[in-house]
Amino acid sequence: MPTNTFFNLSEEKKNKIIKAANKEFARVPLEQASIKNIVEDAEIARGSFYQYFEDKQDLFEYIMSLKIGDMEKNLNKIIEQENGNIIKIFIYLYDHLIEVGKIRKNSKLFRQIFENIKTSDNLMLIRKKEMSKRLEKTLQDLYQKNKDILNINDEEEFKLVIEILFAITRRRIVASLKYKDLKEAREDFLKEIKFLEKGILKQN
Amino acid sequence: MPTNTFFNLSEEKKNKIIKAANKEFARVPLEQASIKNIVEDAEIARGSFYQYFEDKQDLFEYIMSLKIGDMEKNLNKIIEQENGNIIKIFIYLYDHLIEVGKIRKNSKLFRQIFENIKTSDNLMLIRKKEMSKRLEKTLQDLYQKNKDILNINDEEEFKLVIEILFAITRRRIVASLKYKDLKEAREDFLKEIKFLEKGILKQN
DNA sequence: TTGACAAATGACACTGTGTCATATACAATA
DNA sequence: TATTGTATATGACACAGTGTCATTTGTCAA
Repeated sequence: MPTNTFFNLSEEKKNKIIKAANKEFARVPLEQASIKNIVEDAEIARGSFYQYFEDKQDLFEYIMSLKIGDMEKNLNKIIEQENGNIIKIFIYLYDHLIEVGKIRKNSKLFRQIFENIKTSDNLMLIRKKEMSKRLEKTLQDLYQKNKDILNINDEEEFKLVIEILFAITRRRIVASLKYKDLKEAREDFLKEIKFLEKGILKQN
Repeated sequence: MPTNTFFNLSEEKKNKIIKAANKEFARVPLEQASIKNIVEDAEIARGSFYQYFEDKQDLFEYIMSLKIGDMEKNLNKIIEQENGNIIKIFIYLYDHLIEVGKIRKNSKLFRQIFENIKTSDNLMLIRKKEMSKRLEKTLQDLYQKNKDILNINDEEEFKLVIEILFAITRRRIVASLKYKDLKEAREDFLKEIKFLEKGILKQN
């Protein structure tokens, strides 16, 4: 977490730092991002950086928390729009992020992050401790709305389903960046979702 | 690729370098691995390292190619053992890797690699260009053996199924490292596989 | 005006990378 | 054996980046 010193800064100065950080984290994966570039771009002294943040990781996590804040706001809108149907939600998410990835200013940051999520990062997304109360509530609501259409026995199994959906969607979003034809990319994504919906085994 | 200079080295010297590299890559993720540690451990001069390899990445890819060579050998054994049934193969793989992860000398290397596979690394596994002829052949054989039990129309769809299976298995292997109870970890893995087999939607 | 506390600064020590001029080893040839 | 050419080995060096710290600057209340 950034220090109080950072939070006490003028909005203008804070924004300048955030903007510089966004730019640098969009340029290269976290490990290659350089504090030097950030402080030069934000026009602060190197020492000041360490007054505000513990290190690069600390700043990165702060930037992420801002993005996640943005996303949570959107999420509720999307849930409502799709009547809580978890599969439709993930398809919407795919379409939305591909769109965002193409159009919005921060598309490169989004791309860096998605491409560089590691297997071990990806795990604990739905583990209790780190989840906000609000998100937990959202999850319970979603469970209620989906338990009758899904082949699941309890909320734990629902979490597993979401994790699979998330893994597939994330992979496919990154994959789509390599496809020449976005339509083809989307069709492959939908095929994978179909497999998960209907099962890969032939019914006898 | 390593230079000829490297390949011309005595087996003893090569092995010393490979061993040192294994040790360092097992210690930390690639980005943090230090050439300094490797050359000190292998007792070669820093300059020599750059005589043999272009950089850290080059050495890493070489080490990986050795491991993958080992794995390919095993793979055919496993395929035979499970009569080519793709789902059983992945379950065997899970069990096998968890075992290996626990017992074998190189378990830490294995763990580092699995935990740090990035979304973008994970993609092109089944893309044609990079695949050896032998692996391509294996894939075709597998398709023949599975097309009647799976809900798929062509080899392309079969690849998608394998990619999903691989994504789930890999995630679950890494996840299992965080579980206290390995049995519980395995059950969650099997549940996810069941979802994929039977589909997550209730049948009407 | 002064003192005390918060914030800013950049020089510095440290760690690590990749390069290069030079030294050494080795083998082929006269 | 001496000579010459080629492959290999070496570590000092230039460069780049991190995190620290003693010092300076700014601010505000008494």
